[in-house]
Amino acid sequence: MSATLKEIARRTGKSITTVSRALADYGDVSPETKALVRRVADELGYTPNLLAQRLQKRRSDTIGLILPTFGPRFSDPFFSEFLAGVGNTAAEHNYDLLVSTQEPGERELQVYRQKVQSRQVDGFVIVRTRRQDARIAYLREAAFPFVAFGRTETTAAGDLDFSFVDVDGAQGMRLIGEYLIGLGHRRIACLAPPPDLFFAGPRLEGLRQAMEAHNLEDACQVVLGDLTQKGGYEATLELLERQPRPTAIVACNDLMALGALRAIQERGLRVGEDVAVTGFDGIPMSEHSHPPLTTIHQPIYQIGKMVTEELIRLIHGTEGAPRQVMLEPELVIRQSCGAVVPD
Amino acid sequence: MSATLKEIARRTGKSITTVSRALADYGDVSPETKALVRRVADELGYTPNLLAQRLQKRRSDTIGLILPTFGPRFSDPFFSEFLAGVGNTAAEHNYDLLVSTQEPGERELQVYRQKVQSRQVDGFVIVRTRRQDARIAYLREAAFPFVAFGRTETTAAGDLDFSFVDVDGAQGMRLIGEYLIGLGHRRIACLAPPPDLFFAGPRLEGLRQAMEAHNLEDACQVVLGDLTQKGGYEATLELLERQPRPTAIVACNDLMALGALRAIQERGLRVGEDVAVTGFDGIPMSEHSHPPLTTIHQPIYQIGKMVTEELIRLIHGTEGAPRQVMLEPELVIRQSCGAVVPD
DNA sequence: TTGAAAGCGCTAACAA
DNA sequence: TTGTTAGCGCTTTCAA
Repeated sequence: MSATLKEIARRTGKSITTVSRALADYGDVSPETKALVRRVADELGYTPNLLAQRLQKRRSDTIGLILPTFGPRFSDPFFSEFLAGVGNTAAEHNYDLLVSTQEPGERELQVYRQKVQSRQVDGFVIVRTRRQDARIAYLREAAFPFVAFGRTETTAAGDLDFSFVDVDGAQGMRLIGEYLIGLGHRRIACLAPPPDLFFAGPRLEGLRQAMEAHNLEDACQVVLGDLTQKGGYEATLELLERQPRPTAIVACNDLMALGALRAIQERGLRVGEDVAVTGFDGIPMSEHSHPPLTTIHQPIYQIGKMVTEELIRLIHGTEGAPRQVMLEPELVIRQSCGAVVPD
Repeated sequence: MSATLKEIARRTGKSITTVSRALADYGDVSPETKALVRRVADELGYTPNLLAQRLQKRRSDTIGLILPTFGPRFSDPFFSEFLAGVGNTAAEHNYDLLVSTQEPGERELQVYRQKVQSRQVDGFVIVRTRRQDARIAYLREAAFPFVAFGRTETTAAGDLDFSFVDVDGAQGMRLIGEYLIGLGHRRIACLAPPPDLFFAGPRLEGLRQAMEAHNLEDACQVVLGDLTQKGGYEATLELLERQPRPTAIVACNDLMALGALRAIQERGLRVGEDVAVTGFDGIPMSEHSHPPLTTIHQPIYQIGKMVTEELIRLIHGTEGAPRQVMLEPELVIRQSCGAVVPD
């Protein structure tokens, strides 16, 4: 389809080598030759064969992103925005983005291993880190470049010796807790994430700390959810049965919070008056739910960007310590805890 | 990192060719040699270098998917599920999925052209087709494999001579229209998509037909939206000002319908009683909004799967006409048009 | 300033 | 049954 160096060489009467160097703008090619080669290349609509270039350079110029799905299907507004951040940044740096989806489990690690060994990608972006994360353990051991969105648990010194970007979940939940307690809430329930996910720890802990600071440590009821609206909906229905009923429901992500809104409204209760609800993430939907959701905003697109830039830095072999970025969470107050909207 | 054929050849005392054929399980290699080669390959943890394989085969074994974004950011639950369908199917067939994001416009076509010419991908999945779609025009002209989710407008014979999967939008909107009219609605407003998108045509037309069939052709008010919740919210606020107010709002996608729900509720009106709302897509969120949304369900994950399977068929050069699949839309009745829920 | 030659790691036609 | 040779399209010594 597209021409090759060989063809250009034939037409210009130059050697393949000279053509290659002319196009790469080497200093040791005469201006006339360069001009000639470029003209012919343009005429033929020459585009280098990336497969060949990559084989030669032994770099794939590709970043891998394996999305952990639950079940074969997968729908998470959170990741589409993250994906855009990663994708756009990769493109800016002339990297491709290889995306695949894979449920956590046995096969997951095989996929990573296969991509590493076959040199399909130069580095990985890891999302949804777990307390003990086999993906990270493997990549560290293989000394393969990666950057995580999120951390892992520290069980030994050096455990956390890798680049990551994370939002301070403990601090975020402290903000939420303080806010609710300040509004007068005492019976606060929490919709918690699957406990193997790393962020479950700090988020629950942050809420606990806020409550403890007000001597409410026993007042917190934790119910597990699966991070989906359905999960949040079902868990909330259950919570609403309890006597006494919690006055506030703190969801560990927005999707579950949206499910909670629906459960509360279906039971004929008013969100923000009978029961307050908070989320975590700040997905676009949180702004447009009814009522709009008080939540902790994470700059997902930006995080995708930061993670990718750091990964490219690592791939380029820049020496130096891993970079660890902890972002300050931002409390966004909307109407789901009552129409108390600050100026 | 991983060993090469050369290394295995050295260790087994065989030639590179023999090793290659042993691993590929050719019939003309002795069982002993095969066993030996495999053992050594396993010991070394051999994984073929895909870059080299691909250069040799002149195939990238990669499918391209370029997501059209509005603005640099991008959040659409619709695409994440589609992505999963494409990604899982590609993986089943040992294809990689190359994803990038690109706003429609000048540069978009460059990106396609570049990926085609540099042989980065073997084929494209096209989403969000437009009435006149430059991407499709280009790929057809270049005779490069692609499959579209959605169609384009026919202006000349043969225009539509490519493989696609689509949901019959006109039929879907007819179902919506008939349903609402059957409920007694007469003043029906429509939140329309940007008119350059192909699906805008059939969907508006379907609604118009339904209304015309009941002599309501002048009663339909169309307001443009940008397919986001925000767009649906703002357009609905405007509609609610009108006198007389529409009694039903038909959104051309779920996201806008969700925005409409919020606008209606903010104005103190009741969804389903004062104003009915319908969506289109059947995203997971539609089931968990308050109230749950009556909508047309599109099997997004399945569509991603079908599109990808057809693309792989095309890439493998199977002769035969393009395959065009038109899926029947399915009306899903929930509570957003009143609590009339069928058994 | 240019070109011949080697090689990235693999597959395949052909000969032995 | 095996190995030699050639080549995918490119980059990069090295020698001229």
